[in-house]
Amino acid sequence: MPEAPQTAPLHLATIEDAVVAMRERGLRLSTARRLVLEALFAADGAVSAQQLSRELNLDPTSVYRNLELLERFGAVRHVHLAHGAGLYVLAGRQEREYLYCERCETVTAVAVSDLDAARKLIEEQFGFQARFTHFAIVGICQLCAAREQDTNTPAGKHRPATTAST
Amino acid sequence: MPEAPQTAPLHLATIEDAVVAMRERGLRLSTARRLVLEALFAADGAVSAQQLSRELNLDPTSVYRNLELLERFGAVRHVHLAHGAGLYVLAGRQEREYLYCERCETVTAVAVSDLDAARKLIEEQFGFQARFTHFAIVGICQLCAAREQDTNTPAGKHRPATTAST
DNA sequence: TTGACTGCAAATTGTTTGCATCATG
DNA sequence: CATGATGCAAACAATTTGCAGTCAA
Repeated sequence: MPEAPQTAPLHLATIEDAVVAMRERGLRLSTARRLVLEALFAADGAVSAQQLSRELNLDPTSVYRNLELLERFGAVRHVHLAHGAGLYVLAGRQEREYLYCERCETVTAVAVSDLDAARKLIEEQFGFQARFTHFAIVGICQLCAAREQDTNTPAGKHRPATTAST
Repeated sequence: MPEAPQTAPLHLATIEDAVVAMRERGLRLSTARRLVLEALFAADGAVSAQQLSRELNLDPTSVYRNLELLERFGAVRHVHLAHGAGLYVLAGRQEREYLYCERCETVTAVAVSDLDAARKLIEEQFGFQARFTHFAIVGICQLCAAREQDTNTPAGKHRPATTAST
């Protein structure tokens, strides 16, 4: 994943849109490409290239190449929640940013606009426009924080719940 | 780098401190270990295991093992600025968080306390305690933002300046 | 029919593990 | 002189590249 310097998001609502977008650039909507896109449309949350490769029975190479191409013109983005593989999501409408709890590994997806206040603050302080779409915000969730208050609640994870719901 | 669920930082000010810290845990301060620590003390900024391995002429394995051990009891942390290798820094006094510009790749290290306002806001909104020490905050720096305002300033990087100065 | 796209093999980068040997406390 | 720490080789995961064959516009 070569650093993808943020392209304007291109919202593909349907496969049709994709066909058009492809044609416009002299590209094809091959079977593999279509499968990847359909899987992304269907996915509830962000998925790794390997997952797609397995589920769709495609060579990882092909999946990576398609994701990269789609990402290049802004139809797809990828996030890193923690260590391990990058996860891919469709871009466009309803972009998400992620809060990752380093204790229980829970991922909370929040609307980009929900972080605008924090973003604005950072911009005022540093003149820096933060984007939390590439790296998740790592930290400690409410439940784990509470758990750590209690001196009497020992180690062990509270049920590591939700995974990023797009 | 197994996800390192944030240990309380242990501030080692000198090699002496390290000797003590090691002894306390029945560990040794071997030559390799001492070299890694000295390099971290000397480093102006965050460094990768590979860099250390090369500069100190140590096997990468040994460097990784030492960094991991030091990280395990909070004397060292690692950050991911973008893609690529993790970068290691001494923990303790003067912890930093990083702003990474995805346009010009400039890294700005800021005091952890400088992000407390943003952190507080996020905590109020989501009950989530953010820590920007593991993943950098990715976004667009002031200069690049300005450049992109100008429709007349075309592609090309303004000088990709500073690297994380601890 | 032609060039975009595929799968396969192989390379790359960052990191970890196993193991016999070495050296520090 | 015991065992923690080393280097080396090899495995590992995630990803990329090269290449010859394949298929969609």
